[in-house]
Amino acid sequence: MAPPKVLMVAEKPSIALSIASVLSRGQMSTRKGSTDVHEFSGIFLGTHVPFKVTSVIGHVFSVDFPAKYQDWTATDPLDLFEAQIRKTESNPKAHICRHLSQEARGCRYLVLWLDCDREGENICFEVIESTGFNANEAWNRIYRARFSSVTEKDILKALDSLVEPNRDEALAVDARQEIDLKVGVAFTRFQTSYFQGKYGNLDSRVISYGPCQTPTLGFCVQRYLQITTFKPEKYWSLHPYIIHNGYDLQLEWERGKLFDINVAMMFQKLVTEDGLLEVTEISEKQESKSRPVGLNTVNLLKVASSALGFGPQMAMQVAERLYTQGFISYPRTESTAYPPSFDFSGTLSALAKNPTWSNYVQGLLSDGYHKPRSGTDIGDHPPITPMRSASEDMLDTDAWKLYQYVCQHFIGTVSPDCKYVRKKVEFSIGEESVHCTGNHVTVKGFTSIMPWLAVNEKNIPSFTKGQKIEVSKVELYEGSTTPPDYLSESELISLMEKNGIGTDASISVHINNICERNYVQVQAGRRLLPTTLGITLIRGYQTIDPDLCLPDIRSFIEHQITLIAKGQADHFRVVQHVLEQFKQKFSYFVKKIENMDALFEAQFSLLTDSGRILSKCGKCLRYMKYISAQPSRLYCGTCEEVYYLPQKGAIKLYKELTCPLDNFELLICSIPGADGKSFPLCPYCYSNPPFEGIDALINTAKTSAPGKIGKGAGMPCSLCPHPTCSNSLVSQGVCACPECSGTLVLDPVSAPKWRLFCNMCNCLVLLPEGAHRISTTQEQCPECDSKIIEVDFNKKATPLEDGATLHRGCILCDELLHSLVELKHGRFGFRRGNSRGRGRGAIRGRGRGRGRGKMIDPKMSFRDF
DNA sequence: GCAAGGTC
Repeated sequence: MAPPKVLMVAEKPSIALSIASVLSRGQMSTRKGSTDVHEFSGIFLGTHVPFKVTSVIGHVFSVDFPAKYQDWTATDPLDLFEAQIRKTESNPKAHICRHLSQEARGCRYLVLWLDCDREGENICFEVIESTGFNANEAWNRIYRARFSSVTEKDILKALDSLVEPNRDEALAVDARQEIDLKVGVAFTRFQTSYFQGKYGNLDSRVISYGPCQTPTLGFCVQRYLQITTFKPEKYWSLHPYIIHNGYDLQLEWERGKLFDINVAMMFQKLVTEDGLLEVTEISEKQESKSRPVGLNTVNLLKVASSALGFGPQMAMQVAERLYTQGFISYPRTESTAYPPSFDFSGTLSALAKNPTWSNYVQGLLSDGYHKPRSGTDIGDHPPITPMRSASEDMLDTDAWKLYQYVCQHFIGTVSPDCKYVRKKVEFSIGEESVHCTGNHVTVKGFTSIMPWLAVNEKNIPSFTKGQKIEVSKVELYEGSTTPPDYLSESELISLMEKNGIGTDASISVHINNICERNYVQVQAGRRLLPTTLGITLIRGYQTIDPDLCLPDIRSFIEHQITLIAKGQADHFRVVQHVLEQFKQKFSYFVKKIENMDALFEAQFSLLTDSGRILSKCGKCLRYMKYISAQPSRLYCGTCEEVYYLPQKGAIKLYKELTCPLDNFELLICSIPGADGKSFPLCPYCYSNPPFEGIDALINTAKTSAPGKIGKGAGMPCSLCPHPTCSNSLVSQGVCACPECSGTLVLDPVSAPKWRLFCNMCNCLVLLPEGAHRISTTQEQCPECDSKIIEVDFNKKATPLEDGATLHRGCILCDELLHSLVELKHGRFGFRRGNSRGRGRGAIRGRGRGRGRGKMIDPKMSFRDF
C-alpha cells in the first residue's frame, strides 16, 4: 500500500516556504499553483511519507449578506440584525478554495500551520472546509501545529507535539465577524441614506460607521473640541538670573507657575529685596536612558509618521515591499522580544558591510554587543529586523529611509544604554527655593546610532555649598496657558493601541479610512484636523448615544467574544446577546436621529437648496438640479428622487436630446486630457439599466468612470443595446476592441481630435485629425462587418484627390482610412496583413444582430460567436 | 456604496 500523503497549510507563502525548507532540509521541489506547493518526503507519525506544504493568503472567506439584502432601498437596516449571513471567498480570483481542495485530494493527513493567534485558528477551519476533510469523521487525520517562531527548533518541536485546532477561538472570530458586519452595515446604510438624501454638500460618498473607525475619529474630534473649548489662563513665574564663572544662567523657581499676579509680585519683591542666593545643596546623580526594545508595527508606524513623515498606509506599503524583497522581517507584529534563537552576531555582521554604520557595528562586534532588553513576546512574529544588508542605491528614497530606521533601531537594541550624570544645584533666596540642572553624558551608547534620542549636554558652572551669589535680575515672567495641538497621527496610533482599537495590521487601514471618507484631513506635521463632517458626526453621537463613538464599544465586543474563545460562553448566545444590544442602540439612534440632524442642518445645505439647474426629469418633465459635490448626482425636487452620475469627469447637458426609453434629457460626461473621452448617458438608465442581463456586462466594463454607486456601476449609452436610438452602442459602435471583448464606439464630441473608445476597457483609437465631422452610418463593411464611417475632411487638409472632402469607408479595410488611424492604448498594432488585422482575426467586425427586432447582447451584435 | 480582519 502506498504511504499516506500529508498536506500542510500555512497562512502565507513565506511561512510555507520556511516550514518546507526546515522539514526537507532544503531538499524539496516547488511547483506553482494559486500559491506555491513544496514537495518532499519525510517522517510523519513514525512513517516515511510524502509531504506537500502550501499556504493560503490570509483569510480564505469573508462574511457578507445574501443577495436579497444587497439592495439598499429594498432593505430596512434593522432587518440586517436578524439576517442570515454567508461566507464567500475573500479573493475569488486567487482560487484558494479550489487550490486547497485539489491539493488535499489523496491526502491522508492535514496539518494546519496557521499563525498562532485567534485569526489563525479561524483560518484553520476555513482550510479544513476548503480541503473537504470531513471535520467529524476525519478528526484523527487533522492536526494543528503550534509554533512560537518560524525557526528550525520550534518547527520540529511543533511537528512533534501536534494538537487539535481550537474551535472556541475560531468561533470567537466568527462572532466578531458577524457583529462587526451587522452593526457596521446597519448604521452605515441608515445614516448614509438619511443624510445623503437630505444634504447636497456632504462631500463623502458614504457616511460610514464602524466600531473601530468611529472611535478612531472620536479621538481626533475629542482633541479638536478640547482645543476649541480651551480657555487660556494667564500665569506668572519668577525667572531669577545669575552671572557666574562666565555663565549667564536662568534659574528655575521651585513654585513653577502662579495664577495670581499679586502673589507672584509679592514673591518677586521678597526675592529682589534679598538679592543674594545661597547654594544650599549640590547633588549628582547617575542617570540612564534605556536602549529600545525590539521594533513592533505600532512603533514603526509612530516613528514613520513623526520622524519620516510617512502616513501609516504608506509606511506599511513600503515595509511590505521591503519584506517581500527580503530586506526586513515580517512587518506585522506586536512582539518586542527577540526569540531566544535570534542570530544577533549574524545580523550585525551583515550590517557591518554597510558604510552607513559599519564603524559603529564593527565596534559592537569587537567589544561585544549587549543582550537586548526583554520586551514582550505576544507569540505572533519576532520584532521587525533587517534580514539582509542593503545599500542606499538598491532602494528607492522612501524604502531606504524606512530600512535605515529598521537597521538603526535594531542596532540600538543591542547597544549599551545611554549614561549621563545629572547635576542639580539648589539655592535659597528670600526664603524661596530655586535651582539649576546640568547634564553630562558619560556613555552615548545607543544614542550614537539613534542620534535624535541623544541626551542634550548641558554644562553649568561649579558651585560650592554655602557659597553666596548675587542675583543679577529677577524677572516676573507673564505667560498664558496654551491649548494642545491637533492630535498627531503618532498620538492617535498610541491611543488606538492603548484602547485596543484595531490590530497591528489594521490600525493603518482605520486611519486611512477616516481620511478617505473626508472625516479628517492630514495637516502639516501629520496632525489630524477633523472636517466639519467628522465633527458633526461625533457631536451627533455624543448627543444621542455617546457609547457609539467611545473606544469602549470595541472593548465590549472583544470582551464578549473572549468568553467564547475561552469556552466560557456559547457562540450563538453571545452573538444573540451582543446583537440584541446593538439592535436596541440602533433603534434608539434611528428614533433620535433628529437630534443629530439638527447639527447637520446648521452645517450643511439642504439638497433642495443646493445644486444648479441642469436637465429635465423624464417623469415630471421639470428641471433637475446637478450636485457636483461627491457623490455627484442629479436631484429632482418634484419627484424627490436622486440619480447618481459617473464620479469622474465633467457633466453637461447633451444637445437637449432625450432618451427614447424614458424621456430623461441626456447628459454628456467628459474625461479631460489627451487620453480623455466623452460619452452620453441617460441619468435614469445609468442607475436603472433598462435591459435584462446588462448588469453583468456593466460590472465587467471598466467604463471610464464607473460611478460605483446605486445599483452597481452605471450604464452609459455606449453600453446600451437600444436598436434604433442614435446614441446607443448599436448606432455608435464601429468594430470589436482589439484588446478585450468590448466594442469601439465613436466619441461624438471629440472633434477635432476624433476618436473611438472601447466601452469595456481603456483602449483608444485616434481617427483622422482635423475632420469637420465624423459619423457612423448604418452600413457595414462587406469584408469585415465593421461599421462604415463617414468622414467630412477639412477642405484645406483633405487627403482626397481633387480636393474632395467626403469619404466613406471601413477603418480596417479602407486603405486611406486605415492609414490614418492609430491605436493608442494598445499592445497590438492596428496593422493590416497582421493575422489579427482583419477579417476573422482578433479585430472582427460587426456581424449579425442589428435591426432584427429582438433584444440582443450588445457583444453579440459585433461578434460572430 | 456598507465593517474589520487576514494577506499580496
